[in-house]
Amino acid sequence: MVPEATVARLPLYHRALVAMSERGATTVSSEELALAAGVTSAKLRKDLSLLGSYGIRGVGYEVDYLLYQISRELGLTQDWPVAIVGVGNLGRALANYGGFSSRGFRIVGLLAADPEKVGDKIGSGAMVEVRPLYELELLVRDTGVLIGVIATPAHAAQDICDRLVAAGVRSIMNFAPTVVSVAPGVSLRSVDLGLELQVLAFHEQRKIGREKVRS
Amino acid sequence: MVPEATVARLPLYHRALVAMSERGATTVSSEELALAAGVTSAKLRKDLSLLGSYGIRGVGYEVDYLLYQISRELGLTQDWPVAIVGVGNLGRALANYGGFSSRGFRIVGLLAADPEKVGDKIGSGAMVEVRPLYELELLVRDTGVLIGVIATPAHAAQDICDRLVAAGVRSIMNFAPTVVSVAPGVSLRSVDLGLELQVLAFHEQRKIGREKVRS
DNA sequence: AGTTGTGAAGCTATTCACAGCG
DNA sequence: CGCTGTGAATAGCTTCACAACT
Repeated sequence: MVPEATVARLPLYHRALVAMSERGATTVSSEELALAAGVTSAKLRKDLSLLGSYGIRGVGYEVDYLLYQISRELGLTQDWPVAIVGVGNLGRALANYGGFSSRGFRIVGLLAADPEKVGDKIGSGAMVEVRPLYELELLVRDTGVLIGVIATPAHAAQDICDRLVAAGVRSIMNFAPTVVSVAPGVSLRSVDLGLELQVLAFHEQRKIGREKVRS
Repeated sequence: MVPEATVARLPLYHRALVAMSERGATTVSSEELALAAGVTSAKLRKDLSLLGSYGIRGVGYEVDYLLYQISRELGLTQDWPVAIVGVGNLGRALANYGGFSSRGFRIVGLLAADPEKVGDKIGSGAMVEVRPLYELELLVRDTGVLIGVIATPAHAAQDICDRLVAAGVRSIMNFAPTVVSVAPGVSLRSVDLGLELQVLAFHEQRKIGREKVRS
């Protein structure tokens, strides 16, 4: 069983390895990869050792081989049909994010409550047409959506989440700035862009405080 | 010294308390607030006890008083001039995010490399005009930007970060899907929307694996 | 009576430092 | 010789459970 803290870092290693592979690198040491991923080399080696023994002592790791192993571990070698609910700027940002399709995430549906937005075509590469929100259940059933992304205003998030779960989706990514709750057995991850900024403000405030003391 | 894990949760409590205050609640127990914030009550009480003794035994916490204390701790009672670099969908999503101004974050500048976007007016409430990227240093100096937000494509992120730091910004929020590095003394937080989805895919894959075994 | 605040215990994650191996 | 893989040590975080207090 891979610990949660390690799982959260695997995408960092994956991203760094993709960049290295594209640059044509064949092998990489734990020191180099750790630097590129923004972690310490001891942590990286410990993490990788939990997946298996994929390195060569005295040499390092073979870039493409390690990349494949991490991709497989993360499940990026398979196809993930994704539906995005909410087509505001955030929903559009997600739909246009190039990093999805290359990692097996396939946007099979965009849903908007606002009739004005229905019919718009959005995407990088394969364009997807925005459909009305009431087709949510239909879409999930027809396309076998495995991951539902909530990019709606906060007040709509719980209702959308409930509808996604009722329709059979068991993995929910929430970008709405509110707590949503799900039944046991459903995975949920939340990111609130505003909360992250507040953590930063906390640290900046500390710095300012220290400077005032010093002067 | 407040531990990092606690700092990361304070914005959750803040968000829950704002909602409660708006709803007119006057007091709240650790149990209720924990539920609203999505944490356990023991964790909540431990976190709050690290800030000070703001509760009343046998009663709970006074909503507005606790909200003020957390706001002060996070630095949300002061004014934070923010510059957003990059006016794609993500930059726009951030500029339109209503949760900023109410928490002391004031967007004083939007910068775009693309001349087509310069002059656009964006925002919720006070509109901000998009300025050309070469005015970055000027903007930071004139408006005293304390937090720089990077919402550019990955390849531009490090350069923008370096320019922000050189101009005097010491807190950077990075939304570009790449590692950026900063000098010691500069705070950096990164959020990669794509990485979060990968963690979700990992867990969903585990579920699918278990089901196959069972059948 | 009821809820906070908090030591102590238990658990998880990180770092160290070096044996083991190519 | 150099770098990985990993036990052991350390640090940090969470949970427990109850004394302290209103």
